[in-house]
Amino acid sequence: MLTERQLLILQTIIDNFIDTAHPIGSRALSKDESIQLSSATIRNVMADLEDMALLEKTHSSSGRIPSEKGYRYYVDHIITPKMKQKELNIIKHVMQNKMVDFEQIVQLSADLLSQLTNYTTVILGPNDMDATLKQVQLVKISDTTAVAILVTNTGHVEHKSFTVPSTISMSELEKLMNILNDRLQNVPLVQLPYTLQSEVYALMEKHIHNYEVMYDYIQSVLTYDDSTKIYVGGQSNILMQPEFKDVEKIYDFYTMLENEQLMIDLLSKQSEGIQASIGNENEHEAIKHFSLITSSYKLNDNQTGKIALIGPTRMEYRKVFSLMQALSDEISEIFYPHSNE
Amino acid sequence: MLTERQLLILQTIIDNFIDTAHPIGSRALSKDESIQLSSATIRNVMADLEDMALLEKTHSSSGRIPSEKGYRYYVDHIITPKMKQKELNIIKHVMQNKMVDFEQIVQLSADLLSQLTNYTTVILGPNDMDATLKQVQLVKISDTTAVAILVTNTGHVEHKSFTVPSTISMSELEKLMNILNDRLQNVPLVQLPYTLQSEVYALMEKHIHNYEVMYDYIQSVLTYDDSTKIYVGGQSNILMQPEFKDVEKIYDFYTMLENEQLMIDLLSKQSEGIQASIGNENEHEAIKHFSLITSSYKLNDNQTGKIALIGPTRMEYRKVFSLMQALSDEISEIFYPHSNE
DNA sequence: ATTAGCACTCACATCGATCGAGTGCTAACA
DNA sequence: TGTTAGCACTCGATCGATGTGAGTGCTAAT
Repeated sequence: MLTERQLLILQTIIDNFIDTAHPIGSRALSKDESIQLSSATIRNVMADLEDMALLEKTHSSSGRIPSEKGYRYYVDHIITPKMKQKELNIIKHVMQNKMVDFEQIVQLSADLLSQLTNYTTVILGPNDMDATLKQVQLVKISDTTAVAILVTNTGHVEHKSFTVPSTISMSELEKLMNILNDRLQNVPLVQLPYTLQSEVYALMEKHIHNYEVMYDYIQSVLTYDDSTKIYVGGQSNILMQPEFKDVEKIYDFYTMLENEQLMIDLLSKQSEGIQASIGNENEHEAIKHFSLITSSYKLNDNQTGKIALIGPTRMEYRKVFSLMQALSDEISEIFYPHSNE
Repeated sequence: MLTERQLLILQTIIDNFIDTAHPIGSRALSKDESIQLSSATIRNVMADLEDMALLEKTHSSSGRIPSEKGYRYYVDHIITPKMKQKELNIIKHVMQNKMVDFEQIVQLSADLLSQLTNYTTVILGPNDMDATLKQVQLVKISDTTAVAILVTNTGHVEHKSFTVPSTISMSELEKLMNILNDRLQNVPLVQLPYTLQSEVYALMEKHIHNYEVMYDYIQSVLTYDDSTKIYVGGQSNILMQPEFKDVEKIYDFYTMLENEQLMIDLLSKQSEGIQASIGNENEHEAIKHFSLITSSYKLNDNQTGKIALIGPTRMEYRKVFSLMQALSDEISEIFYPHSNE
């Protein structure tokens, strides 16, 4: 357990360092009005904090910077969410423009959050695993191509085009569609291939002319590839952070961001609620030099998505926490009103 | 008109500079086996070329680098497409994996092209201006929300969710859908709002209960917002180029890329066929320090899209031209077979 | 017309000196 | 015993001097 004094100095150092990105020295601290101690005393405290691995030096005679453990302590024990009314108002105001389109809202949120923080925002769309099929629509576009459209009970629309043998007639396609709708409605997406085989195959055999070919097509269309989508906002904003002054870091960062699968993995693994993973606490190699803050939003009882902010470990945790909380609430409120009352 | 000798030297300088990114001096050139001249003679030729504004110096005693005008001359008069069989094979091979989904193909192409060149690829989806409506589908998701799905004759699927007054019954929605399909089929997307008013409004008034509210909703759903989509590939690749060694340039570059509207403008304005805009030849301020190479692909008789490559003005024009040609052909071939035979 | 020779330019790298912010330690002090 | 003043020391950053090398333009000889 830390003493009051240690706590005060640790907090002040971290606050200052987050602000300036420069190591903090004892002399500078002694001038802080909230600390009425000589620089020598402060040095002693600093040495103690360094022994506890909460602070570090960049070289033997430099000022102190927080270690990752220091940030962790800061996040867990020190900070209290500091709501800046002004920014909250911006969020409320922007989100109030009634929009209904999910993609639009999410993209706007990503851009907004990024703009308010100067970090990069990544939003993970809802995972539709529990969604069930509401309707199938088959539309013939030309002699040889057709589009299959799946609508889920969550309002999500998925579509795939496929080639259709010219021997299949329009009416046959319609017949097929009826069978599918009849048998597959309310079936969870993940179960579609199985139900297709157990319930639909026999029917197709009976009623559809070219059933073998068609079955193959339909099966591939209905095989739900995990289509969780990712929305990125403010990729360039983060370049303003001084830690991105050399190209290598930038390269690493963008390579990571481009790896969609990695990002999906990363975000889905985080538990719900606001959570911070600082530097090496992160599992994946690529993100070990950054901090990842995630929060979650709710679309309905089954569907949740994630909002994430990626930035340097020297991050304005205080501000970020409150902003993300506000934004997640706002998004949830739009799609799933009054859930958190 | 340039003399043979001037041509040779100009070409060699540009080729070398594209390769190394370092200014080229007369001594280095005199050692090139294809140039049998002393360095002094070469210096004279260089001075001439500089007078013609085809070459530049970075400082008074530096070697020469191509000016933008020099690149333009190089592109227009010197280079002949140099097909590297190996890379062409890669393209053919990758594109052969039969995929049908447009988005997938396009994204893959963008990544591929970027990987082969180390520049950033931007692909503009087809502009659907001439597309006509094939089918409308209204699906009720919950008490208060519904999804409208539009399918075009080109196989493009667009969907929007909207709130529906709880007073509207399921059957009413179906009635409405039938009216819409009856009256709007084969109407060009851009004309939808007009046809809606002239043909559908009266019918709705007659047959639909809450026609006023519904008309507003339907109108907003059918108002086609230019949804031309953009696919970006290899954002991080370009960081390998030595001209991106300072953060400011990187920042400018990514800010430009993030501005989707700008990119759409930029690409749509380019005429069809392969085309290069070098540095200041570009209209928009943001891209004046880069070169933009565009090519076009064909989805059908009416729909074309654009492929673009953005990189430093020092770009491997030769390689890029042939690769882009090959890739556009390949994409066109997938969607619109045998059009260019 | 071409080339050798030469004086000159300028970016770039290296080196040393200096500066200053910072530390740890010790001894004096309340 | 906890706090502070003082001091020697460390190390990054900055600056100027200096040398080097790749390059040029010009002139005179071939």
